[in-house]
Amino acid sequence: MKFKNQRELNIVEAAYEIFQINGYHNAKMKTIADKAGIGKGTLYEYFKSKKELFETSMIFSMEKGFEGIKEVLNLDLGFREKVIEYFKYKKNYMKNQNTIFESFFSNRELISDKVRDTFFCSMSNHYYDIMVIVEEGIKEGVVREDADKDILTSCILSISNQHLGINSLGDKNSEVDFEKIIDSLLEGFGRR
Amino acid sequence: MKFKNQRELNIVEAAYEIFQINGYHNAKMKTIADKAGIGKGTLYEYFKSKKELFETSMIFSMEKGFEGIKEVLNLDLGFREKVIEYFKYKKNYMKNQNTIFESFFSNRELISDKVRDTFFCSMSNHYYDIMVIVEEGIKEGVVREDADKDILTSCILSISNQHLGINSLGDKNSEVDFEKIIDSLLEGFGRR
Amino acid sequence: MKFKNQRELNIVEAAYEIFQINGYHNAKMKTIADKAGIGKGTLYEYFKSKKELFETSMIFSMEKGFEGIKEVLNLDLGFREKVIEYFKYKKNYMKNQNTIFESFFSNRELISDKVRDTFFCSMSNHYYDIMVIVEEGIKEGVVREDADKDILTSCILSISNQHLGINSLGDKNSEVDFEKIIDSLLEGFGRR
Amino acid sequence: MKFKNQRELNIVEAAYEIFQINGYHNAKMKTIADKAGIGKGTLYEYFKSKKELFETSMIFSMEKGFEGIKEVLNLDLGFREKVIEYFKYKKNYMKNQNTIFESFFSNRELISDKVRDTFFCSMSNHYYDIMVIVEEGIKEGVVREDADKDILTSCILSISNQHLGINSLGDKNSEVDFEKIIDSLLEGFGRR
DNA sequence: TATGAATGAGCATTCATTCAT
DNA sequence: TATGAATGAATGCTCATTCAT
Repeated sequence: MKFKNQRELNIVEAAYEIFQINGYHNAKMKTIADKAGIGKGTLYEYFKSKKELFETSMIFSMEKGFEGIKEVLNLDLGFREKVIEYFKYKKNYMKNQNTIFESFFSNRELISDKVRDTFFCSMSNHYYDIMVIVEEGIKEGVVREDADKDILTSCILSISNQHLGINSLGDKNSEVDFEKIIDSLLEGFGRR
Repeated sequence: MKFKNQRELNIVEAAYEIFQINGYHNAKMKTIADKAGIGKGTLYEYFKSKKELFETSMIFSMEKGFEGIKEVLNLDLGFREKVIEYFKYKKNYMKNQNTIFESFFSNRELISDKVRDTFFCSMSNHYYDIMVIVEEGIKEGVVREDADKDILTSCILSISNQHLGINSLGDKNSEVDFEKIIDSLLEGFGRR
Repeated sequence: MKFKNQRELNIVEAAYEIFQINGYHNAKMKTIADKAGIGKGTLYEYFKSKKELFETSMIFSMEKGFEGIKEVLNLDLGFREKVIEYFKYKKNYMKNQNTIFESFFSNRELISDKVRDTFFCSMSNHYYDIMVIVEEGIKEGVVREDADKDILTSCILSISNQHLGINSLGDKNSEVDFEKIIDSLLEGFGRR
Repeated sequence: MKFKNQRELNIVEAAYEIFQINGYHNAKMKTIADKAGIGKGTLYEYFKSKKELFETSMIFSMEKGFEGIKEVLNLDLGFREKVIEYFKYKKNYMKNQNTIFESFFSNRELISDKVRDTFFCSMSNHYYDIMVIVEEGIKEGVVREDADKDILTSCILSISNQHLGINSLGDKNSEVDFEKIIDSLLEGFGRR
């Protein structure tokens, strides 16, 4: 994501923060301007509408989120450890992202094609990132060669998302034993 | 959920539909009244505010959703088949529930304690419903006796929720091979 | 004032009480109906609108007020004592009448000719009632024969009204030495 | 009373006029905005609510009223003439002030502490202003030295207020012989 | 470029009144 | 006659957006 200048970045960061706290409809342009330390009118020099600013801050947030994930995925760790780190990252990152994401998805009319594309693109990359881990797991000899890579990837994604949105209403600080989860997945739940 | 009379039910159904389509903030009381075939003022004879109507329609929707699940869970099926049916139900049910649910969760200020309780209560029951399936699976001899029941339950829930919220943006009509998923979970992904 | 039946009287009394407490615009027909122990619709069997009910309760209240005054004026007392009693009555009566009276007068559009006439008629009678006291005072030899009866009457009225409306904002329980007032009026404030 | 700028003054004057004509509840923000020649939203840039605008226009009106009185009180006149001028001013000023004042006092819930204080402060000053005239009257030798100054002050106030509020319903254009009133007060109504 | 004063469309809510029972 | 469920006109207020400076 490219910004014309520092001020544009400031605005997006401010907007992101405000949208995250308040959701789309309860966030006021005035509040965002104040947070960014500029005048209300100036917002419109950079973004033609609240909607556009929202979209931009969404993309910004997504990219930031996925960047963090990239870092995790680049850690020099074995399959189990990497998946566990990934779970942890998702849990922590998403704790903060919920309001804005949900605001985003519960207001479909706010999503332009551009943002939708960016999102899908990111999500899709994300899916393949996980699959890379899975493949590393196979190479590493931890994951069976004939395991369905798509399904394992999808399971890891699903479980990592269990702290998102609706699923996330429960106690956000409850401990989850990620180790046991990944071990159970590897071992299987069925009788031999 | 009890309704004073048929009209109250009409209102809640209308509200539910409108909220589902538009989310909380874009739903107009006038639209709901029109949908219910009554005057705007009448809404306020039954619900003291938009917020309250929203909450009620949320509870209504949750109960309806969970009722459907109950039916699935009471089917006379083996473990695999029941889980598959459950996945299918969730996928179809949730396709329609997303907007309102997300509207709900992205507007925390709209959630009264009463509704939160109802929701948690339902969610919690739901968790145990799945666990009952898992236990049936154990009795049936399909699930290993020493498998971690909580984790399997949680995996089933997570995967069933993959069509919810943020996860659900992708192509909603894409086919998912639920059979393969449950088999993979049983068999495990790890090398023996 | 004549009432069709006991119920009509109940309604007017209830209305009077509610208007007195809340003023016209903050009084609700529902509240009045409740107070009267009847259904909201029934009010409209007796009065064709809120305005009409208000007017009627105004007339009722005025008549009640002037009746009390009549009683005072019929007491078997000398001039000084009667004026003092009159001051006291006005002070106490008006303490409770303000809201409704002001509501009345600050909403000229609410006053029909009928009510205005009733009021003027009462006020006018009232003026002459005071003048009767003044004349008694003259006969009694307490008031000078050549005193301007109109002016004395008017002074007594003005002073008795000092606890009304705008004048009444001050401490309503403050003691006023009515004796001294009437004596001062008799004696005059000017140097001989 | 200080105004941020000319526009604020315009608004208050417009509001004052509209409230005076219609009273609080029948005055519409749109009407006031139109009168002031501005948009409805602009009112809310200057006053956060109808109530606040009402209060401000009350204070404005009171101050204007009392300013006029000050002028009268500063005239270089003897006791009798000054009291007569004061009576005249009150009669004319109050002819226009009634609706808004009464609207004010018949809606106690509209009165904030700030306004109440302003009012009492003004009223209290006003009382002492009259008393100053009385004292001048004593010095001048027109009022007896041992006259009760409080009572005379209070009488002058009461009589000057006879054109306020409830008292004022009668024919506003009727002539009142203020000279005769003050002379009667000086001379006294009692038999020597 | 940056600003914030001005704007008005838009909406939740109230409540007097009606009318079918 | 008595009722109260139903109604919808009416209005205060919000806030994204504009535009003169």
